[in-house]
Amino acid sequence: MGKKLTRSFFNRPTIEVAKDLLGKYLIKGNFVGEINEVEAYDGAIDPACHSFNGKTKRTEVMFGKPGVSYVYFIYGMYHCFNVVTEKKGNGCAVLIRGVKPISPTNLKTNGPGKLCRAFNITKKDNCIDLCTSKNFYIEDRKVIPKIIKTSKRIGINKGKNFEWRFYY
DNA sequence: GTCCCGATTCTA
DNA sequence: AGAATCGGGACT
Repeated sequence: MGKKLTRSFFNRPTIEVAKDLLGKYLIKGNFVGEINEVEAYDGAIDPACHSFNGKTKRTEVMFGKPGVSYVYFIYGMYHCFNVVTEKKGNGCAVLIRGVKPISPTNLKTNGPGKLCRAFNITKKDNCIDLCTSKNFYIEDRKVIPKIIKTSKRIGINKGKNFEWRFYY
């Protein structure tokens, strides 16, 4: 249907990728959602970013190829889904915070934890290359958000000043 | 091994 | 405002 996002889309400055992900379609098996809320995490200057204090087993994937999924477990009960951005080694990613459910339309997908629960995204979906996967990827269906809103990020205690949450 | 905290969500 | 709930990471 749409065109799958390629490596070069993700291999750009994280803020740009974050904004450009709005209106794109997330595909996970039979689940489809239009991305409408994201947050940028730039490991170079952002203390809230998991990769800020260097590479660990968990954050290793963030230092890898752009376009690869970074899924982590949080608060003992939720998963959060990110896409790695920028060139290998930079440790940056975009958190997908919410989508508008397209298929099926009754899913509750407003919020990173709820999105992962609805789309069945778990640790086994960590480290998946979204540029080559057949059942987990993001595509462009030529939806252009008219107005992109910006705000501070949700639920963090560091890097509070960055206005790196984008939604519409 | 121990301890603290977290990119959330739901209830009130 | 508080609870639920447990893995990651820093530190001993």
